[in-house]
Amino acid sequence: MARYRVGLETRERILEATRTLLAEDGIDGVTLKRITTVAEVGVGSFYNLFDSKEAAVFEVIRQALDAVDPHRGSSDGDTLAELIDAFVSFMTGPSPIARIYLQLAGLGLTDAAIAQRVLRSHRRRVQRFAAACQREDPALTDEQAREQAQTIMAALTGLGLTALIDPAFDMRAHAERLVVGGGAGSAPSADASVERSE
Amino acid sequence: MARYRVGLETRERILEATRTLLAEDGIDGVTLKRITTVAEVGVGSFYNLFDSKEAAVFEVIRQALDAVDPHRGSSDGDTLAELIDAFVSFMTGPSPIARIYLQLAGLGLTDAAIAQRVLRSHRRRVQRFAAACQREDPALTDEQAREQAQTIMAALTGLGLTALIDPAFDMRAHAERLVVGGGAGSAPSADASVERSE
DNA sequence: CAGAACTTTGAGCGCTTGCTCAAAGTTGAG
DNA sequence: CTCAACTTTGAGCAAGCGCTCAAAGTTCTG
Repeated sequence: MARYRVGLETRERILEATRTLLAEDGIDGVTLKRITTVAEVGVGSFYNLFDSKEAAVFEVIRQALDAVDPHRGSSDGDTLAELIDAFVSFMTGPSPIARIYLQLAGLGLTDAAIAQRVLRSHRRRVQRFAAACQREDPALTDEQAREQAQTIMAALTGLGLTALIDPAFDMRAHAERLVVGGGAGSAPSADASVERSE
Repeated sequence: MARYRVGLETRERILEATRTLLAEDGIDGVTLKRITTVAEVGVGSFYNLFDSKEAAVFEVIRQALDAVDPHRGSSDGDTLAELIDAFVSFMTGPSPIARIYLQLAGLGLTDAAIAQRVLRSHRRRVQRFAAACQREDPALTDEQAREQAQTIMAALTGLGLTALIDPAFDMRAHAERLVVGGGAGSAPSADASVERSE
């Protein structure tokens, strides 16, 4: 839609503005007026570059979902610890994308289309985590690894949500505790819940 | 505001309609028009009973937050397992309230007022979990118990979110795995992540 | 049964929303 | 330099929003 240099730049300014507003004020806070004001662009220009407001928002969201799973395919040899560390960094880092991602998950609770997008991204990540689990313990069946990964991912998502709502929450510390005991060891021995060191 | 019997009944119908719409379509889906249509009430009647649309929504939300922590004060002797079981039941049960609660948490990411309400409720629950942790292991310091409870709560929230988005997700099974290994044993022994049975 | 207190009603107000469109301006290949 | 292709612009539209208000109806006390 944009073919001249200026057009591409304007497009970027609009996406940047949309991204900022999405992270700051949530999806409800994103209005055409605000986008065009922040991007310093006329309403008409916006519609020259995007089919609708939704199109711009979805473009930002698509980028956000991709960002959760950055180098897919390339570095497949990550350890579980590295994957978790990367996820924690993503959640607690300065980028506004994590906020968008989590809010999106919340909206997925009542919007099937959004749920589908979020789930696709989520499952892709679960698969990478499962692979890492199996790399650390080759004895695990595919199913076991997948379930383990699911638990870790879900829990990490919850930790991220808590961390972004409560600034005092130290996500990294909690994530470490989570995995040392729970994620890796799916031991069905009930004793584990009684015996504890320290 | 409502003092006659009919008025109180109307008020209940409105809250019920608001609750349903909130759970089905999320906060964005709740419009005055829809509330009054579903409740079979004129717009004017609504404003005779509530100061604003927001007031009705907040009333439902307040009830939702209370529902997460049902019998506070009364039965303080719950075991950790019981508390977790209750939370899982709340999340996976038929009530629409869990959906509202989680969506609210998502919206708390960009709305300070909502965040405050959610956090207050969350912390109250963490406190009960911490007490249960300490009951099971009196050796734990207050701080240790609180951190352990925080991890469990955050993880459970994440599991609940995943379960509500993905119907195929078995929250109870994952919650059990989570706690057997991770929640109770904050063992810093790295070995735990290597040793696993089955 | 009188009548004050409470409830119900929906047309319509003011405002915001996403979006259109015709006219004017800018870009860059030939 | 030419000129078609692309970009910019904001007034204004239709639709939807939360909400008001005066008139009519209902409830329940004394």
